[in-house]
Amino acid sequence: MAARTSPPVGTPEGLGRAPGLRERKKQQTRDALVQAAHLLFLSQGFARTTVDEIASAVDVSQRTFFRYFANKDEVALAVMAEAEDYFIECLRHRPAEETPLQALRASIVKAWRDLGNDRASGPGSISSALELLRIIEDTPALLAAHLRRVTEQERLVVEVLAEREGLDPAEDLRPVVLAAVFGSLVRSAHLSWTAEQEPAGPEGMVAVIERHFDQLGPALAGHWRP
Amino acid sequence: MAARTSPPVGTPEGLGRAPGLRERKKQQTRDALVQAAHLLFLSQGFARTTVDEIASAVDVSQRTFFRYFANKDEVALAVMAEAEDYFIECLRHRPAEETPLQALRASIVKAWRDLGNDRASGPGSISSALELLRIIEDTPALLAAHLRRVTEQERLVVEVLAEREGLDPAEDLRPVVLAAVFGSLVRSAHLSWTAEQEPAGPEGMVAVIERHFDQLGPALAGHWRP
DNA sequence: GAGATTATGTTAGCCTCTGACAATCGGCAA
DNA sequence: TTGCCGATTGTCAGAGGCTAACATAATCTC
Repeated sequence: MAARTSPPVGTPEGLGRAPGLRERKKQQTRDALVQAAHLLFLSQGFARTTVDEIASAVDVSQRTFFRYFANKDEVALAVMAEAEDYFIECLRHRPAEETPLQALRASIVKAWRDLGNDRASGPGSISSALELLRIIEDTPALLAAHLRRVTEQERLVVEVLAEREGLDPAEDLRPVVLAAVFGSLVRSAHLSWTAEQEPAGPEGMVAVIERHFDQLGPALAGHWRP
Repeated sequence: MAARTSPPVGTPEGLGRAPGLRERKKQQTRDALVQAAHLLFLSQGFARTTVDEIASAVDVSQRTFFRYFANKDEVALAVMAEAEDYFIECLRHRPAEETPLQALRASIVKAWRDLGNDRASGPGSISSALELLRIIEDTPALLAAHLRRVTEQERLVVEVLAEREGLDPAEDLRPVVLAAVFGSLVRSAHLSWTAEQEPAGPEGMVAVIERHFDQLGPALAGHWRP
């Protein structure tokens, strides 16, 4: 959550003064590590890539790698983490008239679309994120770490939702429940997208997500059989 | 998913002939490992317990430990895994008249209640499971592994649901969506139970779960503000 | 009881991750 | 510029998770 490649679209982060050489170098190293790691993961898989390889691809010591990332998982999840942060930002700016569920749906769709438009390629790009998502889904260790991250993000969603509606999340279970439902909906959309031959790219993902949302009502409806 | 302490309540598993000495010994070793691990985790925490400690507490080599459990996580999640299997069994036996959502709710409540009644204490007991749940929730590595297991269990739920209703899960998204919603509901119930001073024991857990289910409708309802 | 299976122990080693200390680099002021 | 201070990095050493390979010992089957 510390330093990021480039400020997510729409976030006012260009305020701080010029960062200074030291900061810039750190950012460079971090970016280089992420990119090198992704290339290696993509070509050889996550498990068969050692931290030493990543570090020496960027010409830093292994020790330095671990000063940037707490563990090997983190470097793989870095891009996704950024996307998730942007989603939260979107949610914060949804108009108050929207239903909580509507706001969530609109935010996630907007997040994927914006990231798709603004950063079509390059490191930290949307396509990297999507490629990574594939790797994550079929690397047990990564999937586990990712799921944990997601549930932490859910806690944030609860806060935003509660504040939006002026509720105390400790008293009212609705934000908690809705956040949980939303999270699982998105995840099962990811799963579909990864598994099936969905149209690739952010638009494909958006389509899958919309389809899942549309099934929420029917799924909860009484009986399924006609 | 291989060998289990004792057949979960209600499962017809006493069919296979007498297991033979070899099998029995394996079972003993496995149980002993689980129990030793739990005691150590409870007293010193998960991270500060080494596999060597667990192994030598049972007087086997480290290598043998890893032949029973793929990794340190697995021995911690063993009891929970058993409970989850039993839940699936319950779901399979729900009457067809019930709504899918009703069936899920009834199954999870029944699962906790039965396990609470039948195995009040001892290794693999319900209280062990609940104690473990606490440890899981605040040990990041374990939580991650647990979440991954849960999502795999969700896949099973999808199958059972689809079969129950005679649907093809590849075509119809409703089972997938409902399983996801259900999973997240249960998880956020676990979270509440762990975090707050809910009445301990299985009955407390059941109460929390029911409360969460009751909020599903309201959470999805249009606007929350009156 | 002999031979085939299977579980266990031993050893050696890779890899992830951390602590400790020394060397180096950037920021800043005299 | 120079020199100091704090931050970043490298090096070294080591604990701990996990696996391959081979040897040994136990159980099972006939």
